[in-house]
Amino acid sequence: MRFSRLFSYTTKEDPKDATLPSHKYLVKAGFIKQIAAGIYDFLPLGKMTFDNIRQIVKEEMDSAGANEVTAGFVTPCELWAESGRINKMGDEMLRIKDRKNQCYVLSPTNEETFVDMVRNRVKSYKQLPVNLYQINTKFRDEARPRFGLLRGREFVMKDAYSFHSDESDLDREFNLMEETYRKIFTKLGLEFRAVMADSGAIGGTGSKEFMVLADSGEDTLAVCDSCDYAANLEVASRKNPKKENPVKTEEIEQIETPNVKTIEEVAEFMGVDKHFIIKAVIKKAIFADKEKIVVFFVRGDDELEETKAKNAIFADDLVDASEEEIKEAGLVAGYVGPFGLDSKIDYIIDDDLRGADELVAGANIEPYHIKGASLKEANILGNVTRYGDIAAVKEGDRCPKCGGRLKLTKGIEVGHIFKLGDVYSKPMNATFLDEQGKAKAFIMGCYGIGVSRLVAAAIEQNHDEFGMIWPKEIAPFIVDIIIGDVKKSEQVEFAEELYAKLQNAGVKTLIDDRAERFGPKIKDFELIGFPYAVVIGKKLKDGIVEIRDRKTLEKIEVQADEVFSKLMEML
RNA sequence: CGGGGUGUAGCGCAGUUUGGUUAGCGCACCUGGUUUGGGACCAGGGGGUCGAAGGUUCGAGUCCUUUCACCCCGACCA
Repeated sequence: MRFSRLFSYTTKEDPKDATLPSHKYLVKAGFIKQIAAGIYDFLPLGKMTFDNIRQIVKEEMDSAGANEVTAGFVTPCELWAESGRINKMGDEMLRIKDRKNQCYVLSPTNEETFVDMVRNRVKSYKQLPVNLYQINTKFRDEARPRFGLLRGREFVMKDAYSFHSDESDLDREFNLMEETYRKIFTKLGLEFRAVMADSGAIGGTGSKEFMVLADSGEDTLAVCDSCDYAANLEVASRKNPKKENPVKTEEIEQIETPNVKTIEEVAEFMGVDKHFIIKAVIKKAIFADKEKIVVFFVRGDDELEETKAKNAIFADDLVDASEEEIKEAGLVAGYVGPFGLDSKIDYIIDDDLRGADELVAGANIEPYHIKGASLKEANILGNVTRYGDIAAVKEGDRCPKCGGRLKLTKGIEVGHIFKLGDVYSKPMNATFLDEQGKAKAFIMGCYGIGVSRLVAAAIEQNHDEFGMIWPKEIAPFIVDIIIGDVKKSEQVEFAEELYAKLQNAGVKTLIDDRAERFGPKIKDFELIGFPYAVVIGKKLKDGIVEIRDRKTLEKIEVQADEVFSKLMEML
């Protein structure tokens, strides 16, 4: 491609709306253009990069035996009523009406579509397994789209759906997909982790997320420094050794603590480490058929992990309880503790507090706290002691698998694989005949990759102050031939010759033949981040040209007649 | 959804407080010339429903009302 013919416009100034590097550079380098909140046009360079990623995803899915299809982007509401998600998913699903006033949904995901595609076609266990996928547009009407391509409303996802006769075959496919995903992200040249994850709104049992490691990631991961344990903070657990409280109390005391409510205030007032104080986090749990106030008790130096807490009580959602609701439930804000708590109040104590003693907690009476309390005996709370893993893992906590140190790191979710079981096939009445000739709902798995998100994720992981640095596998062009002065015919001739040679060798090459000076050309090279540039400039008359490595910013002078072979070596 | 902010040329902005001829600047763009290894210089030039609608006024980018769009923070720790 000739730069002079490339529909590409870079700007000198940063776009004002972009905060993250990927967003800033994608706009500045003319890869994308925003057309509405969370909706972007892909310009040629963006499209090329996207297509390169798409191609790698496709190749690996195909070689894993999956079949590519394309489902309609606009789907009838009835399909979503069948699975019950039309009510569950709420405003994220953008609904539209056609001229006949029929209700349609812009697909936010496609489980229903694929169940419908397979049911009544696959009739026997002999036809299983089946794995279908598409690389297609999705629309989720996010409350607050942001970060450019990382959290758009319209995006492209590779979504695959597999159908099996039993759980063990699903397990096999799930492992195959995990392996396939590892190949894909490795091929893309990205540093990533596969982590245990929450199943979220899609439902189902086992699930793993694939995270591209980057500081700007929205997800936090707990990764063990000495084994392969890795989990999203939403499900991460730990196994910390017990610590002794150096402060000993003869017997349980109730201490007057006026205006001492926060953990910091209590720690200071009592002269005790926050670790030995029980913190009460009061939430309103929302279930399909009811709402109720629930108290979560964690150590004072821990934080409640809401997703874990929500899962521990099987709630649909957890929201903050208002002061009024807290009072109504009979709780004394600032003085809530597990000891002497009204028996009608639901509560859960974090696992880390099991068997702990010498604890400080609210006395459930204003203005008192108790000191020297123990959770050693089960009956101290009456006969019901409910424990659960509800605290957020902290940096330095011990790995539940090997006892190693857990580190927290940020990641961008670019893939997610689920075991769905029959949560969609059953309500949608999608069955096959098993070996006994009995109708059975398909056992399903589903597997997603955020293809357009990967464009941005790759940049978040690979950039510097000058611009993007593309991994070779997905760069729009591998080599950028910069002609120093297009008025010098010997430079142009040499460049054209090299361009032809590289193209014949199958190297994606851009020739910067624009009538620009050297400055803008090299700046564009650095901004767009092609892996290599060949500068053909004034030293050509001495038989020398220069190769630039975008990643290292290294300049290598080479003999002009050796530049082609040198490049072929480097690529 | 709650809170805050911003809409003026393709991009980045000034002008709005205190209403007053033809609405400015930088970048980008066009023409000519000089330049040519790190976003050149000189001269000339083109480009605007001032987000939209309504209102006040002799007069509105500026004041009032309504509305739309976009951005940021939050929707986590009693």
